[in-house]
Amino acid sequence: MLSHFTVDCVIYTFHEAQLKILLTERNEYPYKGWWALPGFYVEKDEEMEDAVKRISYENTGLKDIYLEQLAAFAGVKRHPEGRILTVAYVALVRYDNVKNKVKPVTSYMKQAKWYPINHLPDLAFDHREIIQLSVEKLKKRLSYSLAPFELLPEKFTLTQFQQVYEALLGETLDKRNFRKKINNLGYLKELDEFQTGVSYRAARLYKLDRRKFQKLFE
Amino acid sequence: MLSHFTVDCVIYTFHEAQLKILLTERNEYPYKGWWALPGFYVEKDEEMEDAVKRISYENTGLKDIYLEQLAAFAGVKRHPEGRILTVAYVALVRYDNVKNKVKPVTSYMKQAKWYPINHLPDLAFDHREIIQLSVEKLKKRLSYSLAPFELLPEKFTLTQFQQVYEALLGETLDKRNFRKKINNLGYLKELDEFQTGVSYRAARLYKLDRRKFQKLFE
DNA sequence: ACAAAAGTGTTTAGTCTACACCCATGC
DNA sequence: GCATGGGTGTAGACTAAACACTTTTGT
Repeated sequence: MLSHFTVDCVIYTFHEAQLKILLTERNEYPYKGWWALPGFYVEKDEEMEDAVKRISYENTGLKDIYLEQLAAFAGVKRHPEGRILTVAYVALVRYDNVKNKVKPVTSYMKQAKWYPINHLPDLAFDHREIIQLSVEKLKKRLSYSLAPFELLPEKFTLTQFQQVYEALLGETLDKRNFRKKINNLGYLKELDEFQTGVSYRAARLYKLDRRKFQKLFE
Repeated sequence: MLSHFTVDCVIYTFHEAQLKILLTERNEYPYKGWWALPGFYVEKDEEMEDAVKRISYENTGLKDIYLEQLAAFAGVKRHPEGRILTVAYVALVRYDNVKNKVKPVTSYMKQAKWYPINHLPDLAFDHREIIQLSVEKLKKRLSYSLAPFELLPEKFTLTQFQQVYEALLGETLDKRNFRKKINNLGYLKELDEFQTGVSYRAARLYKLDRRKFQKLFE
């Protein structure tokens, strides 16, 4: 008897100075009408990483996104039909790449919507707990992973970069100290381009210097 | 159709200045005669945390040990009979508590034995990969978790404490700097007791000051 | 001219690193 | 008395934190 299980995706993005998670409104028993993480059964011969890619693609229209396993959840009572184990994954996407693509893809869900991590609706199953754990893990990774860059557009301002940190840490940071620190890290490349369309002084744009980042972490 | 899956335990201890992992010699198809992590199927109505406790108890004779989920492994080809998902857990135990208790408990295993993490035999399934991941994770947790204290006896010398760090980090540390650092942390309580049975100057014993440790991490 | 956010340095306190010798004990 | 690990301090480099004003741009 082989394993029968699901995967669920916690898909993050950064928009309007907030971290947001993609939720879908279920259109099927159980928890019909409730909001839930995008997720589904893994096929018999499908690697679970592929299942996650498939599901996140169906929900965001994006391939090749940053994915990482979070944990398995297998509470005997987590599913009303009996124990169904789920493996949760975290995905990070850029809002620009995704903003007009999010839509319900199958009849299983009515709609998909981005919710700020501080204002989530009631959630199906144990999805609240899954999200909670994912936030904590992301927080820890912040300063020694590419996570911030997967959430931001390719070219970003230092203020945006700082906002990602602030949103996850849940506290405000000193602008000068923050800039000094990232300057020391040395893996941000200063561009000769500036923000457009703002009614105040346009900020310089930066991007990640991948080569320097790699070196720093061997 | 409910989930059918296993749990596997990476059980660490610290002995002879080395980190060791408990392995069992399998006495059943598949991988009969191979060394493997202790693990087994989770019962239909059994929480997986309970299954891990059961399996680690059967193999070490200890209850209430430090347990933490590592990750789920679900490669389609990881098991010769077809995909069986496993959830790996990490457990840390004190060698003193366990040294005479380890034995084969069921007919499924011929024997159990501690192997230093640097000298592991060939392993069944994807267990090498599981161990690899667990070492990396433990390394990261080292300095902000109770992990070192779960591996050491309740009363330990500073040299033993340092050896735990060295074994996991895979490098030697400067004695003076190490002692200065842990002094600053301030959660080691100096005892008025000393090592016995050594043929050189007896080292002072220390133990964890749990109250101070808690405070440090809120 | 005003509103909004960009950008920019210095001082002080704390932490990290490198480094070598004497001490106590058991045999 | 010798072998073995136990135990100790200091100087220099680096990192972290606190803190406020001027500049640029669009309306």
